[in-house]
Amino acid sequence: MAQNRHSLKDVAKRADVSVATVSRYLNGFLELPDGTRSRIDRAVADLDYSPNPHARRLSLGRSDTLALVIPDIANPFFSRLAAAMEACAAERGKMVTLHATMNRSDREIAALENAFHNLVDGLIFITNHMPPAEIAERINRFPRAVVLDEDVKGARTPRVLCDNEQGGFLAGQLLYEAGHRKVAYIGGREDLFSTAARLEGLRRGMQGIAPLRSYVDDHATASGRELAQRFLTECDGATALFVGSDELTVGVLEVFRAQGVRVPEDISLISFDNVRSLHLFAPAITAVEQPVDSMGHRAIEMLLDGDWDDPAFLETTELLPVRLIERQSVGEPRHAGTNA
Amino acid sequence: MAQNRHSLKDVAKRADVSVATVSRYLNGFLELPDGTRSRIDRAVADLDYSPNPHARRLSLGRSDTLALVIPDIANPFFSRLAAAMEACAAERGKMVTLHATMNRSDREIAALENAFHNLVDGLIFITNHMPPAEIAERINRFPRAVVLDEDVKGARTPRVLCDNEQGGFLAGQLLYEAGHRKVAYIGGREDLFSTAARLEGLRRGMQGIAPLRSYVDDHATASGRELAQRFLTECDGATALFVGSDELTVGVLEVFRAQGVRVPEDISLISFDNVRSLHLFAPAITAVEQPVDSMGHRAIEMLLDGDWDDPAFLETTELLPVRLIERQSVGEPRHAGTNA
DNA sequence: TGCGTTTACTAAACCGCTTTACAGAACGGA
DNA sequence: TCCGTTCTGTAAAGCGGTTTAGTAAACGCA
Repeated sequence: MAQNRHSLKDVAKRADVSVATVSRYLNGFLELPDGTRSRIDRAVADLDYSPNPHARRLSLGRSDTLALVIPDIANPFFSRLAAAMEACAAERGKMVTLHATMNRSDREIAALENAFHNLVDGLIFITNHMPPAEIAERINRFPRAVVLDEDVKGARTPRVLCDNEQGGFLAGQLLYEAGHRKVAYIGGREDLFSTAARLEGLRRGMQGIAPLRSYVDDHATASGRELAQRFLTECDGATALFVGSDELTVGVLEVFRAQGVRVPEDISLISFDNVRSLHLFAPAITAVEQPVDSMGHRAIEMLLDGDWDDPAFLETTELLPVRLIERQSVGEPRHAGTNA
Repeated sequence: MAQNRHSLKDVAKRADVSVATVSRYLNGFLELPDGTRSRIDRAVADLDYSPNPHARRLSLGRSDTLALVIPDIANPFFSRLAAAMEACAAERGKMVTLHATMNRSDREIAALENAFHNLVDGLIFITNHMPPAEIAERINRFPRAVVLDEDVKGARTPRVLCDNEQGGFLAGQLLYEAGHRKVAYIGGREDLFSTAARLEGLRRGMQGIAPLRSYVDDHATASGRELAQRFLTECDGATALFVGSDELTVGVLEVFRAQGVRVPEDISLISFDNVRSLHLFAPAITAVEQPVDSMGHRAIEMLLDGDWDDPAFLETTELLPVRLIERQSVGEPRHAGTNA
């Protein structure tokens, strides 16, 4: 029983002025004497008028909408990121549309196409894999875009990332101090900037000792299972594991549990993200925490408040600090004596 | 370097026909001889034309957009629901906008207001508390709306819910068979339909034995902590706990762990939702699983394919089946002998 | 009184697409 | 040859706002 909406013309007629007057007054571009003003106010109230957003957007050439292109909203890391961004955008009167890509290039392209044709005011792009060059080109067509969480080669946009190198460093340092000398990495593919940075940090934290081996794929739980399987069969020398995301950690722990591998007695483990309830896991999992909320907020703030006329702004990379959350999944290496 | 968009007029001029012809041809309402058709096709390709969505929506009076009003996207239950809905909507060419309310009535009203004024094609409304009558009225103003997960009193819309009664029943049955006779409930407020149904089911499963006591508040982790605290001080007779959501369970487990209460040795526990990685918790938590994905899908399908001219459709309630996932958090009651 | 300046508005173009109503040309049949 | 049909389009009126350019009336002031 809705849709008996009234238009500006109705308001104008009722207030006995022109539509131009009403429009300009309502948008604050016109001061009016009390009489006229109250007539308009009353007409608006009587008719329960609210401007038609389609007409408004057509006329104004903007949409008050931001597009979020994101791998998977069901993944807690991304869902928290999305929550932070939605909250920040809503505060500023912007709507947010969701486009899940499952990290597939074809869906990323479709989502970018869709968002672009919809004339959104801005784009937040998140990917988890190394996308083909076409994607960077499409991102660059947007008047405003911010790349979040993972760098995208060729995208001429500001970036908001966490300090992956520092995260790797903190993990490496903790493991080294606990006596570990042979560690392995399970994480996203090596061509990702985040993976490279984490591995570099890990090595720095380990006093220059490179990880024994890296097992990489995407950040899915299923990949975690698979990589853990390979780790267990191939890499028996390692005493500790640095895992690139909570999603992977879940898969790893499932396999460890199934195979009777104990954490930390047999293998020490550090996760990355700290977005799942790792504190309740058995054992509670030590993790590098990403500043998810501030990453989301900063991305939106840059999108809306950035100085988009300044070419240097497009080169900005904002690196947000990570934190190490120590729990019970790191212990001494199993054969401490034989490892050093 | 974008925004040099071309309009229908440009295409028409280039193909040497009128805009009407182009529009009707592109929308499939006009058959054209090969010559004209190929001229238009070529012009469209040359100019990389795509219709301005604002103009299209203004003219057509629809938005190809669905609004999701949802308590909190960061909560895994809702984020998985949102993911399912986005996927389903994207398949059908609909965009989805996100409106987080944090279960606050004022924000729910604001979100509904916003969505309504934005002329969305449909609304999915999810709440976690008993909203004031005004909210049902606002929902009813939408030409198409579906209420999801929790019934809303007074809303004349189809509903998609999980079978809460059955969930309660399965939990009660399991506890009863394990020997429990005194159980307590921690969950959402008692005025919620879901809570009422779960308690009823619980009682049926317990062969008619009513829960010793219910501790209710909202479904936040913090509430879980608080209610667990109260449970521990007040309710020493109970040997088992049925918890209304994974969020609450997390809070409860935090308190139990801090206080040295063991699960299931001291207290057996069953959660509801099974959206967190409960299988990795210590102990692995038995839970009633909600059919999150199908709930999301069905909600979107009903919104898009429902027979909205049929008044009976508005009375539809779709009840989706739940499943009990048995793990390690249910054992025999502590003083089995003294309890029966 | 006359002139410049506010004040208080308005007419009309425009944003870009859809759609109704209509028209000229070609064609077929009587 | 004339008339009724297709066939192939077009002109123009929306959709509902915003905005530029401009104007009539009132006001201030010399």
